[in-house]
Amino acid sequence: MDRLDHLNPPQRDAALTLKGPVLVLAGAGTGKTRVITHRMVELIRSGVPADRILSVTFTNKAAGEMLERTIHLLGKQLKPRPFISTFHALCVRILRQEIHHLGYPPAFVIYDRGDQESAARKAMRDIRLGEKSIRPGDLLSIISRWKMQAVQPEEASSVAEDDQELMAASAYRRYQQNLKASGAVDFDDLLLLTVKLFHDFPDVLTRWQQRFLYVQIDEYQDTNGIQFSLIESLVRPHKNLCVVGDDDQSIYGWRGAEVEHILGFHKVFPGAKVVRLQDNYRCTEAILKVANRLVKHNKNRHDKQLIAHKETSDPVRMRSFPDEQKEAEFVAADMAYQISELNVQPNDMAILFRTNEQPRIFEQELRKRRLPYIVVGAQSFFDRREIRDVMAYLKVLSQPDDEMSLLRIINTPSRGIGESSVEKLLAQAVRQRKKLWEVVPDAAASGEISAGIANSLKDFSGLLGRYRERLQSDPRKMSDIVQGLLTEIDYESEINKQYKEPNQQLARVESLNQIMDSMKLYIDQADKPSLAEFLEQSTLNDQFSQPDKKDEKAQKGIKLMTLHSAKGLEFPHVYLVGLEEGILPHHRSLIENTIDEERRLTYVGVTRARDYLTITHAKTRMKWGRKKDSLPSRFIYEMIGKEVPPALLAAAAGER
DNA sequence: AAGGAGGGTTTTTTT
DNA sequence: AACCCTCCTT
Repeated sequence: MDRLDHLNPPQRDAALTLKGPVLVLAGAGTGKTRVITHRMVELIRSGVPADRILSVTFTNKAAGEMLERTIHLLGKQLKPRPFISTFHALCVRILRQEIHHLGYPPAFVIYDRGDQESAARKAMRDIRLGEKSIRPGDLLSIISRWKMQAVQPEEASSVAEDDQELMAASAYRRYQQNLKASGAVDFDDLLLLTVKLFHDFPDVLTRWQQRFLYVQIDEYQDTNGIQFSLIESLVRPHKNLCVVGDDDQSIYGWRGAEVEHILGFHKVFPGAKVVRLQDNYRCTEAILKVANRLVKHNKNRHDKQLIAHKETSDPVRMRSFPDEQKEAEFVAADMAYQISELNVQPNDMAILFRTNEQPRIFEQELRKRRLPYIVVGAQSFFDRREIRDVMAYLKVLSQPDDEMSLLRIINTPSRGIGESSVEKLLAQAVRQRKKLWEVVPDAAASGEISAGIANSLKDFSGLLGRYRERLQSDPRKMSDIVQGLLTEIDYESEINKQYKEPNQQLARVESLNQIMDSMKLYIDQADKPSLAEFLEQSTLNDQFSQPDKKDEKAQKGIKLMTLHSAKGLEFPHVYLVGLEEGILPHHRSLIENTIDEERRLTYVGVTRARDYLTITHAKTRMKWGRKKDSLPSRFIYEMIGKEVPPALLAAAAGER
């Protein structure tokens, strides 16, 4: 039992309760993840084959770290390994093996956010109700909400509550058909289809129930309905389930996370053992005090008494600035000081913010001072046009049926296949219920498209076929082959045409190199590399944003991230910036009445700090090119224990 | 078919 | 300010 020595008694208790349902309700910084890790170690030591153990984490990064730590604690390499992954990666694993039951090809591609948007656009074509139509973004969030509630496309129109949802329902049906025809699934499908699979094919479910005899879930407070039902069905026979979470850190309500899952755990799993952890080993007393004072303002919560175990050091700093420029200058200057005078590692510092438009100005200031930084949060990278293009090429190579991606690249770089020709082919294909490629000969013969265009199409299809073949026969050379393809189509000229400035051109080519690097990295670490798996990892992992190079230099930098992506992390120095009404709490939360979740989000931010916390706000801020007044966040008042001025609340309410 | 100008719109948060 | 869409010119 020696290895359990550095767990406190409640942690040990939870980690040692191997049978039956266990709920670990714990505050921030109390070692929740550690409980799961030790529990796995105990299971393995007691003779449970490691591959019969499943642990679900919130990010792939967390999964990797947990696996590493488990191996470290066991002090030996593991022959079978425990299955540690996110819900999504778990579902991919199951679906690769089982999805044929649902009529999808095992080589399905996964659509990311951008792909989903194109798919939504396509699905909505000529769906309207009178004058009204839906924006793709709105459609996607409605579809996503339905999927989270396990609403199948056929049922959608019966649950639709207004005109917009009625339109969305028919778009949903079409959207889903399109995806299926393209051999594609979106993020939500990964969960939805797995649940459907388990529901419709009991023998498949039985097989997976037998595969995982012990299940752990981290960050349980952010589990949504469909994830819950997935886990519930997996553990139904044995109920060996240990979940760990903190209702005060529930920040994904907008994605269907329901605090009820954690608060009502004992109802679904009667006799569940409940363990509370309240010894905080992360934060200083000053930081914890601020956090506690803040979160006390939430009504619906388990009242927890978090006990600090660190000596008090510096008080929490609160700073106010005339505008966001000054705010960023201060943070950068302070960080430079910490690094040069106090010998703080850049790695140990983080800037946390609410929205993705905020980091830009901090990046500028950090760059001016030549401080190393890393912006965590993949979005922007995958949004770049050149990345989307290359990924579309890869997807089409991997899954020839993926017409969404095909349409993106069919004329990129331009090969004379214009919009109207594509339109004609598409219309023809829909009419005959065929693939786009299949109608080309007919369309050429009937003169619907010109001979020249038919020729271009033939060349293009030949090109894809050639590279597809090469990739299949020699996947280890994948990066060379893809590089060859990019050279052959002369994508670089496309970039140079697209962007006039040499700097831009260089940067764009550089991001292509990043893809190639990451592909090489993937090939090196994969047992049996395949393009499909590479695509899967890059959509699921966001590994481009943090190149996974084991050598430090890539990782050594100040971290810039949203509060949402900071979840589960900790830093000695935290700068929580932009604490202003309208940002944090975000003005959307005033409309949607989700202030409590904004407060929890702030709580998460505060409790990321181990030793030093700086909270800043600006009094004015540019918005849509115009300067606007900005009031200090109500949360600042709550944290320092002052009453929020009624005038501030009134102003914020009027603002929306 | 392709490129550019002008005008309208936009902003939460992410696996 | 940044992005997307539409329309206009070549």
